[in-house]
Amino acid sequence: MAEFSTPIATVDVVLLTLMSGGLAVVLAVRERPPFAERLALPGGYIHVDRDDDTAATARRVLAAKAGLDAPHLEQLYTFSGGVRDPRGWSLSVAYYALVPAGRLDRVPGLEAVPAAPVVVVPVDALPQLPFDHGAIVKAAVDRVRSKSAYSSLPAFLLDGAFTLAELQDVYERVIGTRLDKASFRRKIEDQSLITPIPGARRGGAHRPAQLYRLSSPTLTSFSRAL
Amino acid sequence: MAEFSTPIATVDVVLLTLMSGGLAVVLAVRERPPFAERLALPGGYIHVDRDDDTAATARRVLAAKAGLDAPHLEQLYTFSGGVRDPRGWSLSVAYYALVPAGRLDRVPGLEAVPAAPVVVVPVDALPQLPFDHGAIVKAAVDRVRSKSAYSSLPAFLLDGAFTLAELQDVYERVIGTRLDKASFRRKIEDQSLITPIPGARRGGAHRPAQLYRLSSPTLTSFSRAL
DNA sequence: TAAATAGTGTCTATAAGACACTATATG
DNA sequence: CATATAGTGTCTTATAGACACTATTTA
Repeated sequence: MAEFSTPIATVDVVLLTLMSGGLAVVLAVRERPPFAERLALPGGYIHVDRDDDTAATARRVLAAKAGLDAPHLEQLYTFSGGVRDPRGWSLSVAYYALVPAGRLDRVPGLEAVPAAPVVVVPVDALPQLPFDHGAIVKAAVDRVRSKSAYSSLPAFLLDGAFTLAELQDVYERVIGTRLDKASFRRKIEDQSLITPIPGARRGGAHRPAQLYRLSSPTLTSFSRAL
Repeated sequence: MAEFSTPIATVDVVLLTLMSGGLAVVLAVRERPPFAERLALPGGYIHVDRDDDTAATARRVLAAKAGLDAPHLEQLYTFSGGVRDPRGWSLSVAYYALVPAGRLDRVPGLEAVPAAPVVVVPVDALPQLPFDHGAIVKAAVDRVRSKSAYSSLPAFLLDGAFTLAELQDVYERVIGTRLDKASFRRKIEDQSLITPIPGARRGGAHRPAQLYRLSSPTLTSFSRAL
């Protein structure tokens, strides 16, 4: 065992979703000091008797604060040091998670109600956050934007079935640039990233669109940029 | 403060260098239980009174075990759980570091002398390692290989001045494939990754080669693959 | 048949791979 | 001048971007 004092060990989660404008992060009102009542990333201590590993801590935090059960979750980076937390030398293993907007709406008590336990804030209009949570959110957004250029990551912001136009729109909102329709479709289809759902189509007063699902339920990378 | 027990918090470092065959990792003989006398990654407890953050822990470990002062160092991943260390629930923030082979030769007591404190082992011929250190080395090698396809990372395995042929050779040994000379030179020069050292040339019984150095002392990424 | 969105064909620009060529040093 | 390595020119191939075109639905 360690004969000297050990860092405070926590896990923080950057839960991202897509709002009209673009990426948004879910923040929780802190129930305890330090920074009680302030908005911050959902997080918590690692419980060595309950959590198999830090990913389990992250899933437990997400279940408790946002009622989510299995969003796409990846480890981001471990932030550490003596000055980031007023309680002392601390270490936070940060994770990011992506969830379709629809799954958040079904969580009770959501949206920007004053004093609600949880709010969704666009990442380009973040308030000042306690600890180094501002830097953690920025790191998560940078990571998601860069991985989006060459992987299926943005698809985890959509529910099971989607049209190619919807998928392109999600990519565009995540990375913040417009993409050419023909190039996007070639790319996505050549990589067999998605599979058409036979017979499933979505329409309006126009030609109906084929519905697709991800070919693999897990993250898939492809070779070149979009 | 935490009212419950807290994980063991350590830092482990995957120190990589280039041997004739390819990438090699520096392993240290463990001085203490568990696994005393066994080869493992150099590592140590986080000292909250001495280390500013986990990167400082990693630098302290490298200085103590390999006498290195400022190699290229990046955080890799945080490994955690109740079963990876017989002492109990533990969390290891893993880093990887790259160092030119020449700087290791100057460290006293190195090379594969039996019972030496430190040995260099090719990553493709690793012995069984204690804890989950085998998985940590594999993760580091994967990360270095994939970043090498689009960044200046392999250059940190070379000392200050090098020829383009030497640089290409390092890239080839790291990623394990042959590269076309003309394409490689176009790529590296177009990205302004390196700067010629005026007047500096290296020769033999043939046309001498221009010597270069990295344009930026820090890691630089470029847009497309090699 | 107008409107709207789905989906395709094709030209161009860029960059990587292949590979042969020229350049310049030593012995 | 033979040899060895440095360094370049250029053809081919793959692919992203631009953009116009065709297809299919409802009202």
